[in-house]
Amino acid sequence: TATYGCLIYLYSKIGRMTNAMKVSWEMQQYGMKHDTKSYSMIVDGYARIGDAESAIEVFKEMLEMGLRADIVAYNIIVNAVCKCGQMKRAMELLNHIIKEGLKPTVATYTTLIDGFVKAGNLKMAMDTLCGMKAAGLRPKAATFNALLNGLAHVSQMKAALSVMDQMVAAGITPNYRSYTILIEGYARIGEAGESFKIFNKMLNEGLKIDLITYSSLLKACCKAGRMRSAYAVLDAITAAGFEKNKIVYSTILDGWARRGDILEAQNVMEEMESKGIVPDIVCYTSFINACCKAGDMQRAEQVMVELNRKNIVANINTYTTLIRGFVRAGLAAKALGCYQEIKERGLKQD
RNA sequence: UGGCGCGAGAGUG
Repeated sequence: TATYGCLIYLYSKIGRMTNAMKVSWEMQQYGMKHDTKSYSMIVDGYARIGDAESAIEVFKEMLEMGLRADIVAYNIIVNAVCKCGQMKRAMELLNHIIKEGLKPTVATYTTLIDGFVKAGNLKMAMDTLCGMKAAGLRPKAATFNALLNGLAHVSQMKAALSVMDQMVAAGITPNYRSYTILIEGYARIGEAGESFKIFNKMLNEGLKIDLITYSSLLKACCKAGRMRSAYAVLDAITAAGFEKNKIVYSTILDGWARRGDILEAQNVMEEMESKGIVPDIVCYTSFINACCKAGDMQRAEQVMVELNRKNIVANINTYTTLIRGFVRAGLAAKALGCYQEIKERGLKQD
């Protein structure tokens, strides 16, 4: 069962649920039964691809087979429910877990805190942290990181720093993700200097630095229009042995786009394609933004044609970018045309 | 090492 479990684990982790279910079926053909762990992995796999209904279905099947859900299985379900923003349901699950005589773990509470953060309810996130302490559990770095992330995403860097102080006061050492969150937070408000300070601190303390840390630092440069520094970060990425991925290219593309530099943006597009990275709608929207900022609306329209040819679907952000461009260029009729297209295609904000 | 929780990309404001 453990051997099949490994396979199910691997497929579930990457969201290949068809394959995972095939292994599950085969395993049962050979007379082996699922246990709580193998079921949990499948439940988690469905949750990862956003299919909460299937996740819950498999969870129920597990109970029907006479297996008892343990705390990890419940945590997976709580996470699935949180990811859909159903926080009320998530809290009901917490009560249910306790009623079943199971003890929620740090992961349970961290999942809930992250859920509240993503739902934009920082107050409940804080309350949940208190609730967890009241239950006698010690928060871990991940717990505080969820909160830090919430504050960073609403640009409350003062509050984020104070949470980090609380964290240290509680005897929890911030990890490289904690710092990465702060780097990203300062990046979004254009304070590249602060981002670099934190990055240097990470270097001094010998903390792990991964591609996400670098790309957050890159974002800091690009949002602040410091493209020279941005290219220095790109060099550092390569020097550290990382391959630049689509997000890295997309970030640099955004940097040139907000400066209206079509030529440089095009260079980036060509470079990524030469590396076998296929630009997606986010990249193209940035490129269109570059055209808009440069006032070259003809070029922007050409890109839209190219999107069509490549079967890449423009989304609401793409159209909003275009509309802004047309309005700035004084082409009101074109802007209205885009607006019509949005309506016809039934596009809405996400 | 068979299962769970936290971090990076586009438009408007």
